[in-house]
Amino acid sequence: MNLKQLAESLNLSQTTVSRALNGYPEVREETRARVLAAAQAANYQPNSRARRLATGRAMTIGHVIPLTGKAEMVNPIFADFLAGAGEVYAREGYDLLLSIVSDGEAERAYRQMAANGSVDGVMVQSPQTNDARIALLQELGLPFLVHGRTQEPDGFSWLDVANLSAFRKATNFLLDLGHKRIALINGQENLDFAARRRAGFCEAIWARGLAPNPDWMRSDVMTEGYGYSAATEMLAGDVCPTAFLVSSVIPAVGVRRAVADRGLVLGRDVSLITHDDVLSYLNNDADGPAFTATRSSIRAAGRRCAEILINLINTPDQPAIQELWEPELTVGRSTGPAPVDTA
Amino acid sequence: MNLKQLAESLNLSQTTVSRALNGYPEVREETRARVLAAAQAANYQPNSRARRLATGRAMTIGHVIPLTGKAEMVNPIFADFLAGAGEVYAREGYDLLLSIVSDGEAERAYRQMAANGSVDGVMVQSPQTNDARIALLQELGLPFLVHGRTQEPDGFSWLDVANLSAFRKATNFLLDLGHKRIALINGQENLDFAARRRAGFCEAIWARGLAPNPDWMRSDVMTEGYGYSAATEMLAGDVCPTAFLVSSVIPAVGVRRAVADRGLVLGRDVSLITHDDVLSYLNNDADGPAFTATRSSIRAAGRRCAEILINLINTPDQPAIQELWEPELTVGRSTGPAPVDTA
DNA sequence: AAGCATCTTCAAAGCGCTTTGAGCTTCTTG
DNA sequence: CAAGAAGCTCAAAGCGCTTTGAAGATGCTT
Repeated sequence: MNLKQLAESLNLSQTTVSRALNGYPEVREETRARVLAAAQAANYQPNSRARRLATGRAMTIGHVIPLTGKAEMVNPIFADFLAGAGEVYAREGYDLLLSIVSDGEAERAYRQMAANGSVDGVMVQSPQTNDARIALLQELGLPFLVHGRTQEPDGFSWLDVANLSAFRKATNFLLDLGHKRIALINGQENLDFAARRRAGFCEAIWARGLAPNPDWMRSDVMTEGYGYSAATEMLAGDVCPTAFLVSSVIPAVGVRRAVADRGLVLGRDVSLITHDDVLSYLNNDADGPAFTATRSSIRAAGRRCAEILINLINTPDQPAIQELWEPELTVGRSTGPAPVDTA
Repeated sequence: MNLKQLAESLNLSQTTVSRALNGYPEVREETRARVLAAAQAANYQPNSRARRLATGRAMTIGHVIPLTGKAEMVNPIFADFLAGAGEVYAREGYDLLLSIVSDGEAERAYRQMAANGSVDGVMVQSPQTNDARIALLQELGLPFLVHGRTQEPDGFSWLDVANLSAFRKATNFLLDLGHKRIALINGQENLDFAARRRAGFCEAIWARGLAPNPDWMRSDVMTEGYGYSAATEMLAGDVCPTAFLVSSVIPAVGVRRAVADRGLVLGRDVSLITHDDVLSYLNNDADGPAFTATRSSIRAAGRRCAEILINLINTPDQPAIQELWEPELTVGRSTGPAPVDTA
């Protein structure tokens, strides 16, 4: 059933039927009701391909996910973000085009999207400190929103979590508990959030006249195994950390395993604070927050990012929208006073 | 730059340019070269909206992800599957339309996709024992491929892992090690794969003249916390399991935590076999396989599923394609002989 | 009753591509 | 050398929708 047939069956023109369906005012209410009823009965849905051609809008938002050998971005964190954004897209009538590309193909993917008009805008995730995608998208004139920031976060729209202050707060929390030997298990340093978190961590330590130990600062793809091996190595030293600050619940699980393997007890022998993205599949609340954590729901961020991006698409030429979310520090069972120094 | 302009700049008709670009034979090679060069120079990309309308093909494959409150399917397992499928889609020129819907809206989403022609086919994941989506998609006439099976897996195409035999094998492996008290930490029972795994587990136990203990058979959404609490409860009993068979690495991590919490050692006091989907983010191989596992890469499955679905789209009216993958049992450090019975 | 708004409705022109059917060349072949 | 085949190229007709510009009804005013 297409518009033409529907119009014929109603003895109306396509124009009128189209207008009735799309809520235009110049249609008598009685006619509109008749049209709506017939459309309903025939289960008529406008052909989206035709509609997109006619309107010039793709009603689609692109997410380009580069798959590098190591830092595969299709990870649980990413999935939760998608879920949040997808919710809003569905509500607003947008489709979500997921483009999974091998590393180095991302630029081509964006150029293609811009040239063939398959999307109205794109969402950029996990920006690097200095991310080439931003200049590219500006050049292409494709509306975009960055989840995260870059070192020079001016002139484009983004939504980010206050990584620096969150990690400064968390570090201070540990310092206040008497910890002096604190390790940082961070994400990859080329990613902006990791750089900011490290900055917050170092700032807090320096502010107490201490110095961070370079051996206890790691950065890598945030897997469980990474957390495990990093913590295992550190805990094997003569002098070892009494507290860990970890960038995600996933490596935090690994750190917890390493601690347990060594026969130590979390919250007593070793403290741990993690950043908690409130992942649906690795939740931290089974029975009261297990980990002390700086929390900020990545899913909520996905929802909000989608809203902003759609706004950007609908209203071009507006000033950049920038939103900074302050995570809260929730105290769980993974932190406690520093053990008496035996080193 | 559109086709018309490109054709004008070459003093050729749109027809010829279109044919040259799309590799039709009735174009002189010299002309084709000229067209290709000009298209390249102008960075011409055919407008995908127009092309889709003209060809009647969406060049898009839909994945509908229902978000139930509890069993959110946007999980790490799902993400890896997507990554595999996305790889193939990109290679074959297909877009991936991800539709995230709240529970109960899935049917509407499929109906809409079928009616508005936004996809050429859909991928169905995590089928239930008796999944309504299959009849629906057959009714809608939308090509689809199921990753997994149903109880009555005839008349439609699917790719599945041999869940029953894998879990029978794993159970036998434990029984051969002398374990008699084996727990099953399974996924939700309404999902077909969980039912089959349980069948394999029970079969193996009955075959030795034993009986599975209902208290030690759990099924739920496969989170880390679920694995942890299920194992914790079981290990708190007077008589408790000496071995666990777990349906995914995610709850297996939780079981491992519960075991450690109790001061027990995996592979010595308690054995554990998990099904390992070879998730990129929870890999089991950091330093030799940590868990003994039945393994089958979900990412490879995603790739293959995409290939089959595209084949189905390109060649309708062919008999159903069904593929069964046999997982391998890899022995890790999480299994060992049953401890001497003290109960 | 003519004149003028105000509603309604419509025919037709796109949107940018693919594809059909035909025409024009050039090459073979008897 | 005429006639048919083969090779190129083209104009035009869709694909199914939205939107423009115009026209037909209707109702109100004077």
